[in-house]
Amino acid sequence: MDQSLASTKNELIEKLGVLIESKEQMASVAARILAYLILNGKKGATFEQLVTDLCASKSTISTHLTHLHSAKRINYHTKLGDRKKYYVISPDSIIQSIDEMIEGWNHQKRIHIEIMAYKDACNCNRNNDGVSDFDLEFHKDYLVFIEEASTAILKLKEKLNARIKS
Amino acid sequence: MDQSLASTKNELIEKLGVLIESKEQMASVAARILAYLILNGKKGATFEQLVTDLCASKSTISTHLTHLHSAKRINYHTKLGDRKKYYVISPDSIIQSIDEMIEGWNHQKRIHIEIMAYKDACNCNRNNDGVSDFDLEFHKDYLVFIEEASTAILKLKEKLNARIKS
DNA sequence: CGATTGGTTCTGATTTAACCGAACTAATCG
DNA sequence: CGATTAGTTCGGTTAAATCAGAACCAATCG
Repeated sequence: MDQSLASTKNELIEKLGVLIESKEQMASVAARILAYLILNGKKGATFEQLVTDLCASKSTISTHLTHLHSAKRINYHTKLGDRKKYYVISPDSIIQSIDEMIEGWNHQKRIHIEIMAYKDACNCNRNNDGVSDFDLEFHKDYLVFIEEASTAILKLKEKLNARIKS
Repeated sequence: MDQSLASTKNELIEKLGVLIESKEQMASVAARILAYLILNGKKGATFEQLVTDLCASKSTISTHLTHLHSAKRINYHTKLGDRKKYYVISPDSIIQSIDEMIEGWNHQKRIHIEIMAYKDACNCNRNNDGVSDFDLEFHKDYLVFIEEASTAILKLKEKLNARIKS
């Protein structure tokens, strides 16, 4: 039972690690660290634990920890009479990646609008030969989608903020 | 005027290229090819054009074109009495990347559900010491978000399918 | 003080992807 | 047939990222 929970945990670290690695374009070990911390909960994890459980060298773990910390993705706390640091994912790590999603979509939106303007100009220029070079409908639909997705994620952000305050 | 349209085009190829490169995890030149084709519209572009306009070697262009073609991201047509191929983005290139988004979200959904189950099990195990290790609320909210985003993108897909048929 | 713990920093080694050049092929033209 | 066009394939180079090992540092313990 505890045995099977532990192996579930390892599988999840792996799966979540791969996900984070690709979604956030992050080094493999860095992503594993985040996954580990996420699945380790409030108790946090020490440097040593990470080294042994993730089977990585001290230098690798150290480098990534400093990186993640300065990127405010993780925090640490200490315990009285204990030199070790206990790392946990920072409360706004989630907020941060949500903000990145939002900015990503805004960026896409701006580009789609620019492309539409460009295509429009081209179509006007060449309508002489009868056939226009571009369809614009897709962009309109895509903008609707971006709008809906953005709304959904903003809603999520609101919920999280509300919970943090309480 | 035509001058400024051309430079707008180059800027857009660059911006769109970078976007595609990062969103679809694609090699730089491959992404530029797609961007170029998208901004070149129905008339298509030839091998030579890509080589000179993207300032890449024939080998690079050749390799990426075969890749993109076998991945069904691009198509080509020919003109009578002309050995050149005219490449265009395939009509379902968009559908394909939409499908990838959908699958991506389904995947995330499955992982979040697994994590919730794991955290739940942990919380039950240790509630003895009073404090539970995990909050589960975030996952619930995130699942709602995934649901909404998925709905939005499915709607987009429906629209596109409807347009293709007509 | 000397030893241990907890961690950092620096210097490669390894890996991998992306790209290019050059030699090559295959079809068409004159 | 020889030359040109259109494109492919192969081998090698370069650049960047990631990780590990070893030496190092700084704080604490006995």
